[in-house]
Amino acid sequence: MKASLRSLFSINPETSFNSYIETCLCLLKDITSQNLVIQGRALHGHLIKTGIHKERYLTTRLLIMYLGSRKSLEANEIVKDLNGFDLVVHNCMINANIQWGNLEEAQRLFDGMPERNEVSWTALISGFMKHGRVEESMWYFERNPFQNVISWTAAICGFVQNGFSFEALKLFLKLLESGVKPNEVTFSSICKACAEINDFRLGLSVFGLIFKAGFEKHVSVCNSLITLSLKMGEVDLARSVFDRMEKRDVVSWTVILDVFIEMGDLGEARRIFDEMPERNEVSWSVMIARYNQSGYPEEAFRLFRQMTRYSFKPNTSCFSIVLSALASLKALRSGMHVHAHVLKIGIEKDVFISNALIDLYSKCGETKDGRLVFDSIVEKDVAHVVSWNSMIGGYGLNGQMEEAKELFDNMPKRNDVSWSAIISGYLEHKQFDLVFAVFNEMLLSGEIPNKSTFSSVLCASASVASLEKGKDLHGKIIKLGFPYDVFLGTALTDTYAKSGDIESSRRVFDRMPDKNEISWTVMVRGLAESGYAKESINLFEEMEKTSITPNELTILSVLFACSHSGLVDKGLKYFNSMEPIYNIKPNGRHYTCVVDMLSRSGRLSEAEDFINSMPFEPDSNAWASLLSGCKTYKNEQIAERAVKNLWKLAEEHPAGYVLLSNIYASAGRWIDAMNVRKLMTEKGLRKSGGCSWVEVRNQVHFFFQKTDHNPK
DNA sequence: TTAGGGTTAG
Repeated sequence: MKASLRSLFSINPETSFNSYIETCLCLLKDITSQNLVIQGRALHGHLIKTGIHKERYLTTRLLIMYLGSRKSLEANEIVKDLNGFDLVVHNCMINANIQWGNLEEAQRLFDGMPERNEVSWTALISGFMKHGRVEESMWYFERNPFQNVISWTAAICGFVQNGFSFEALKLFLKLLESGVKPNEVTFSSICKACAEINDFRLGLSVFGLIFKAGFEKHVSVCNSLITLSLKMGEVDLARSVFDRMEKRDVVSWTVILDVFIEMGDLGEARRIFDEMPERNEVSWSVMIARYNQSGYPEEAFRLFRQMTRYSFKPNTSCFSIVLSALASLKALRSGMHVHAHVLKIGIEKDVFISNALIDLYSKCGETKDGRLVFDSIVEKDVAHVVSWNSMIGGYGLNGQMEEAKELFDNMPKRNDVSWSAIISGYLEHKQFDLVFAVFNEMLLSGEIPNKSTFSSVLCASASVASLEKGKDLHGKIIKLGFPYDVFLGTALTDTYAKSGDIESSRRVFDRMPDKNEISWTVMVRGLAESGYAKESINLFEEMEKTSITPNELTILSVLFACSHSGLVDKGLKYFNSMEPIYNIKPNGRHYTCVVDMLSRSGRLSEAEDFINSMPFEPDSNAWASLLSGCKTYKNEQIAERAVKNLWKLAEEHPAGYVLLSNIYASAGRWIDAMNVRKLMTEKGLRKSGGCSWVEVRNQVHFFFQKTDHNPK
């Protein structure tokens, strides 16, 4: 329950002094935590009027409030009221200095104290931990004469927060040996340590310990147990802990959201979010983040606006999530709006915010602005490896590979993502030789590739149809122990299929325990394009029995398979059921595939009618397929009409001339072909250069047809 | 003294 200044006036200090003080203390605590110093001043004034401002607890709280918002004048006044620097004031000053990051000043105050209590010692132990200075913290911990639960817990959770979970657990064992009883806070921290270490058995023994010590009903312990269960992959256990809780708080409701997210039920998570008895800015942030991570950045942004309408104050994390959502949406204007707001409240220097901004500008094609943000943090020396990676990725997205490479070469520290970013940049721009070169360099540097690196390099191998590379990568993936991942499995299936080893492709596919629609599509397409049309159609029918729905590429592959196996009616059936059954609107490629199917089987007038009935302008491939059919089945009349349309299209899209000349050439109409070529030369058009490659000693060498312009 | 969000590569 929140007290308010107004409610304070309804209490008569004389008749209920204790509850009056209690309300004031509550209020001051609230005011301090929300940094509402104006309200605090008003309350202070009111207390002076009633004459009880010198009440010891109130004075201390007022001091903490003024120190917390760095109002030194007011703080000094309070100190005067307290008759100088007694033990409590010393402790307050130490804590304030720790909060401001003045650890040396805190230490100086501590050293000058005539007497110290457990609060003074714990302040330094937790203070050094908070600022990552673990060794100094432990120095005080070991010398602390008041070894109570709180100082033990401060050290334990300090270790966890600094990523030393193993040390935290070791200290916890020492605590048990010392005879001091752990409390609910200790157990919460220990749960977190177990979750970080990812040790299932250890997690279970902590469960046992908590029950044995009788802490299984504490809200914070249960909250931690839910998170621990989730991290151990025990979704049902997480849920049963939540269900059995007698009392739940806003943290319990927030963590349960992730239980449903883990179960893949975003809708249920949202329902719970909507009906939660209490929400705070963290609950909002979680829901917004999950929408963003599940591929719904638009809903994430909508929820964010709703949050601000309800007067919740988004914090730094929340802003970074929203900036990331806006980056995905390429919403430059809204992004700049948020940027302006972030500047206004002064959190633009936060690494997470800066990185999200770099990403936002890069994704919107504004690498210059991204670079401005990047340079501003590099200057201040707070650039994290993620900042570098974001900027490299941004350059990669926008085709500025020289800039990307320069940054990559000058990075103070690289991680696997840095390598992945530069590799995927080269992949994006089809510089496959560089993909392999950088990947080799990565291996030589000792950096271990991750799933993302492998999927990029596999994609490059598939593009150059290199079976050797595919096999080599497959071996490395098995060695590293992630062979059955959906992404990697799919990439491997594709690589083998494109390199002509359809048996291996099928083997990988069959061994994948989890498949998504892309995995199925890749296999259906691989079979179809390798000449196994019937197998491809069979696999598609098998896919239909699962809960996975085909996408437009899956259907395209099936149509291709039908076309190449003469199963025209089956193909037409699939085409006609695209919209009603699969809810996919056919695109130009689907239509062309049907035209090809009809033309191949000699149903030429049907094919022509089909082209004419298309809801949009047919492209030259459609006419070319028809023409090709006309050649096979010797239908001059339809052929003439097809050629006429091809000429028309070629005039509109000069690339069509190339196709036209090829069609004439393949039909043996050499004079016509030559005429088209002549026309192309007159118009200054050139056929784009062909490209070939060969693999020698693990190096792919590319050969380009000699042309005047530089081929890519 | 605690438990619940965040940025990058795919």
